[in-house]
Amino acid sequence: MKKKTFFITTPIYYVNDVPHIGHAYTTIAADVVARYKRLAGYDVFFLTGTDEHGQKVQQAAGQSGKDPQAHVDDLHVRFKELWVRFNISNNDFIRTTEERHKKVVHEILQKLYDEGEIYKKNYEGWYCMPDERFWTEKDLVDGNCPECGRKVEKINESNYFFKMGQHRDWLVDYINQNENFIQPKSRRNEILGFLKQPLDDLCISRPTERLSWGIPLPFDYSDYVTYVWFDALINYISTFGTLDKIHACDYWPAAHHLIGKDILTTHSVYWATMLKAIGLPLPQNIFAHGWWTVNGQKMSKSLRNVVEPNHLIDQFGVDVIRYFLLREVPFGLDGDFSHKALIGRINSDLANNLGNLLNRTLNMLKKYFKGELPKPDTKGDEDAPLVAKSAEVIKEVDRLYGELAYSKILAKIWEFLDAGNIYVNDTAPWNLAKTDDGKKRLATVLYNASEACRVIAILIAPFMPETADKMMTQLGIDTPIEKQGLDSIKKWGWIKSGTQTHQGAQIFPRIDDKAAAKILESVDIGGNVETKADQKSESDDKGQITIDDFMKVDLRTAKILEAENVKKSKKLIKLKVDLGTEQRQVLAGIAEAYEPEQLVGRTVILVANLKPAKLMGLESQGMILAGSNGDAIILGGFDSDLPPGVRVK
RNA sequence: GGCGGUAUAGCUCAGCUGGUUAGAGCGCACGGCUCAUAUCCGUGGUGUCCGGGGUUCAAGUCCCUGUACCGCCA
Repeated sequence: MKKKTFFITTPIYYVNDVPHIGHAYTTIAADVVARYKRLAGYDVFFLTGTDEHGQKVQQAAGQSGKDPQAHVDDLHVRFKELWVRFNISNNDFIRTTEERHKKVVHEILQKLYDEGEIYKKNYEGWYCMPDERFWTEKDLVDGNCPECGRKVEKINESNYFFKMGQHRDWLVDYINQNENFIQPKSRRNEILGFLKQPLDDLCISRPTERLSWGIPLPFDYSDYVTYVWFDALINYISTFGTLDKIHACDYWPAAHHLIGKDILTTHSVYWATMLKAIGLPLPQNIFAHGWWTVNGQKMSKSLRNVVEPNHLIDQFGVDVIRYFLLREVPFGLDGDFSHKALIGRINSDLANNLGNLLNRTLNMLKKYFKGELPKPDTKGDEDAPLVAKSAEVIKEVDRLYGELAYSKILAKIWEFLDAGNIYVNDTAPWNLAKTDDGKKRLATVLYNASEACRVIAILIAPFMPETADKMMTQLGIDTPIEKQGLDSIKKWGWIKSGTQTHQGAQIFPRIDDKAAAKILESVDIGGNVETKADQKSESDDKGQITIDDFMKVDLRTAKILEAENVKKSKKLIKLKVDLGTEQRQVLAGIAEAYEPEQLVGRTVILVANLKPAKLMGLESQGMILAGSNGDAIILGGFDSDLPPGVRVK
């Protein structure tokens, strides 16, 4: 009999991005389900990869004087290597610059063109180069890109369009009829809201003169390349080869596309209509998960709070991070990453509950049976509830996987863990060991405790594969976990008496207060926010602040690159400043005291970690320090020149 | 500006179609055990369930309204 198939994907990540905790989150989430389904006997296909075309790649390559292909060949490895470190079990890693992908994109474009689903028309609009997006006149804010605030160019050109608009009605019906197509529900509602307006056709080409780093259109080869999204989305099927092969393969439609909430529209509207036009079924589920903040703040380079996955692995270990990300926050909601919360999880969930149950069990086996797993003997009242709890948890966990409710799955597994600890507590093996009758009962108790540990190891294996293996080793089980399979825990008593167990190192040592304090000290500004906030300063009531309070404010030198008055505003000047590592747009209320021309070239002090705010429709990413005396406003500065990006204290 | 969401213990949240003394985890306090990583087990408190009005025999749960925050669209 043919196995049931299961296809799950992550987005293909933009190759220019530096991999961060968000990328890791999606990928680990997909990996956990993939591993679970394999354990459950499915034929799983798990796909991830990199998106390698587009303007930004072309530019970045140009800046480093490299050929774009060489550039992406170098960069994509950062993702590939990180996934190896995270024990990601993907079956394929697709790159949009690979021939096999381009071939399918061509096949699809040609098919749609031949069928009249793609047409050419003249188009006039405002184009934001960096964002690679067109805007209409009314979209613009102060004549600039509404998304990034940068200049747009008026462009009049011919382009190819995919007839997306005609698909609106059935798509709305489809979403209404398939409750689980888009999850979570709140996101589904947003898409339905979005689809209440007319749906435009989708511009799927870019003239080669403006952008050459893309897949040429098969029917207009020299003049146009394919719009990056149209190219990228096809990765989900190009992994299987030609259209014929895709139709014939058992994996499509995908069970889940896991994505970040920022790319929901492209998946649920662009991709869905593309598939319809191609004649392929839609994925069963598109799940948009939330974002991670760090200590309550958005991750950003300037805050120096970008959580670097490699560093976290070095510091805490792969499984700890895998566990934390999926346990801490319900999938679909935004979450907050902090070292404090992480340490809390390590100590309470992993060290105290999980590690300790295994350790106390093995230790007693060693002490009372020389490490050899005894044959169960006398039964007792405590046994049945433990076995029943195991069955309940296994069943519930399976149901929750269907909802991708990772944090609930882990909470459920931990219920069984608690049951294990309670079982040991109630049976009190250390007392049983004192009498001959007790020893008979003791055999049963330790047998059951060991089987409980094995059940737990299997259940956590998708989340913490290395830990599960370590547990098996300590339990003296050679059979690989995949071979034991999910079925092996559906009936109690798989583990064999006579097995020689090996108590080894603690799988999760506690991080004691001293070590925790050290870790929290070592994290940057972001980290300090949390630790110091907890220590109420004694001088609060005098209106004074501590040095730590002050250090929360990230003051930086910034060099003004451009300055111009904001239309319709008497006070505001729009500045473009250089922070050394990046450029920011900042609005300053100094127009009454300074002319824009006076400002360019000056070095000023910027509050770099101020939450961005919109003023007169423009985003201000920071605040310039200045003093005022009546009408006079004087900018703060320095005696002599400092380079941009220097911390001011 | 339009649409939608959220506001519940110190913290993070659960409370389905309205129905006995409002729950979980973490933290905190106390007690028990001692196999174990000062771990585990048990007990416990506090909640104007955002404010105001209404429907109902009965509302955290439904309706209206106000406030705050968030999301999507414009």
